[in-house]
Amino acid sequence: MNIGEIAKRAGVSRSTVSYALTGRRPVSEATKRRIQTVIDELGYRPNAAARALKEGRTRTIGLVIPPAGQRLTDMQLGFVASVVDAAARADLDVLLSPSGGEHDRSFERVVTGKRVDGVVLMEIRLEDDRVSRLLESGLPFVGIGRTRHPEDMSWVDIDYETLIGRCVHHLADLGHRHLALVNRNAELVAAGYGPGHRAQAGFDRAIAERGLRGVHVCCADDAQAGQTCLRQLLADHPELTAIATINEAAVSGMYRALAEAGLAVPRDFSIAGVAAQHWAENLQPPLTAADVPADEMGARAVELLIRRIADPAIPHRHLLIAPPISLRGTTGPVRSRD
Amino acid sequence: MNIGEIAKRAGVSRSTVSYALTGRRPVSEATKRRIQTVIDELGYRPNAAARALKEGRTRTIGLVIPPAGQRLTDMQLGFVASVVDAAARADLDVLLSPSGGEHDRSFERVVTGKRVDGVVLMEIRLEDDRVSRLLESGLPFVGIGRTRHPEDMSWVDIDYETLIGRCVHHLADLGHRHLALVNRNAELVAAGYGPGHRAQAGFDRAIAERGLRGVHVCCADDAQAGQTCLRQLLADHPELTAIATINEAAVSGMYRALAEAGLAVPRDFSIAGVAAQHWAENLQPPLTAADVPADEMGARAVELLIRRIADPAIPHRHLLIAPPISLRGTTGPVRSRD
DNA sequence: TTGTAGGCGTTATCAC
DNA sequence: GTGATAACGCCTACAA
Repeated sequence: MNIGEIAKRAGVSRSTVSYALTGRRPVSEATKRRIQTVIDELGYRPNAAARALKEGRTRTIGLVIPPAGQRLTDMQLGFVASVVDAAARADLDVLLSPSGGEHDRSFERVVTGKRVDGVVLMEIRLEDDRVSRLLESGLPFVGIGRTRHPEDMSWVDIDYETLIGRCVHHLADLGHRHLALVNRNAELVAAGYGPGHRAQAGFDRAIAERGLRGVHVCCADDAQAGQTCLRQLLADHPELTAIATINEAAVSGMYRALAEAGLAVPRDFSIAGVAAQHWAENLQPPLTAADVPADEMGARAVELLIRRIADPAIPHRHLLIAPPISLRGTTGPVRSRD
Repeated sequence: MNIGEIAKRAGVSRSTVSYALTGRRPVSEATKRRIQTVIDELGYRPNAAARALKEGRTRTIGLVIPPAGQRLTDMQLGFVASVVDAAARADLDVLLSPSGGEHDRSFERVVTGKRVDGVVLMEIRLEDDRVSRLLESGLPFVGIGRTRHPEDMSWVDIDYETLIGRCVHHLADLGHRHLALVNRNAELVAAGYGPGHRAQAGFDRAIAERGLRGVHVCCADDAQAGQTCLRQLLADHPELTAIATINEAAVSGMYRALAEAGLAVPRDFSIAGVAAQHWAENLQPPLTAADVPADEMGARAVELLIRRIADPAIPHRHLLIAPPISLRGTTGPVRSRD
């Protein structure tokens, strides 16, 4: 079923059908109605490929996510959901590309095959090949996250440095002197994962500013690892009284390790972090954390991207988000242990 | 950058470039090399829209997921990941469509705009408009899940009826006489969500077969709700000693309610269910459950879809999966309480 | 082994 | 207010 067939049956030309649909030129009410009747009858829809070919745009955006093998954190899932949602509201389709490995055909197709009008890129590293590829391709894109030198791209990001700094200050205010930062998994951090490095920087700076003692440690992104990790940490550093973390998936394991060690939260030990709101609230006990507004970030990223697609020449926009810390009761005044 | 430009610079005709790329006709080594050089130089890639228009296929599949607003369970996320992964392995792109509401433009676009060669449909209801739409559209599709009368579609599904039946028998074997089924959220079940109804049927049948007493209850899909729900359940039915569930997201809350009531698992109370393996393992304590092989199911669905796209006339295939129950220690012999 | 030409379904330019 | 027609970029008979 194509536009020619509709035109024939409605007794008009193809262009008239086209204009009746797009409204880009006046068409008389009578013919418009006649055309619509035929369309409804035959269930005609414009062919997306033909339209894309002619118009030079696909009404589709690409969403580049971490490879499917490694499972998404709740926060990442939140980004995906909100991007898809925001795109749907703007009548844009979303093409998913799991990418990150080297030999990445999916990513190449998306970037290079004119399959999408623009790209939202997740899980950006400090040095990121995909960013370079996108920059040289000229395809509009927006990062959820940013590289080390992010001036020449548009992005939305969480200010992990500031937020972890705030966590440290908050804990310091409560009298804690020996803190640990529990980071994301070691491979990610070693690969230059921005949030990992920035959280570390924020931690170190705040620790120095307040004259505290701090250690950092990487931890795989699941509860099991959180348990093992904190067990080890408590053994190695019995003087610890508080933790700051960006590893939401590991927190419930940390709780278990603390319970195991006979430490009550927040009476004997405090935890604060950065996490998706939904996740922080659903932990037991609910985690005192800076609630990352994943919904808003995804929507903003899509918004920025749409503008950029409309006019690739506009200056880049940067949105650094530092939500306030929601106190939920996992932090309290220090209490000496013996 | 189009094929004509490449042809011009390589000093050959467009068709030669095309044939050099597709290999559908012999091209001399020399010209092939010359063409490749130009291509590498200019970074040429065939325009996907033009190719789709000419070939009548898009090399893209649609993945219809529950609307983004409601958050995905771990199991659903597993399906998405495995579908995307399997598609990428077959060099297929995935177009995501959040759908389920009525006024669903995204779904309509996918089904009707020739944007995809086929569709994987998730979260199918017993009566499902989307299935009817797809059937009448003639677009190849495969369900992860199935309708009430699923003979005329291809699908991969979990045999909730059998699995929950097995859970009940397992619990009965351990001496439990009073069981409850904790289902997914009430709206979903009321809307005819297949797994919910089939789990209930399996529960009722097994209960009857073993001459037990059983109640069922719906519960929203989060830990908080699980806690409230079980608290209520224990109050209303103090004689309960075990639970079977398909609501993985609520289990950790159920644990909390049990602890609250001074009931130890599995000493005083048993729980068994159906859940994503990753989720069951990460609960504390790890849940005795039929481990849903989400990876395999997504891969199978894509496999079926690819075959169906290649030849829409082949008979439908149905894959009903009933993984064994992994004993992880949340079920034990009944112990009378007083 | 290579070139020429037509058409996939749309939109847009030109003419009436 | 409407119709014919030329692109968009690719693939593939058909010719040479």
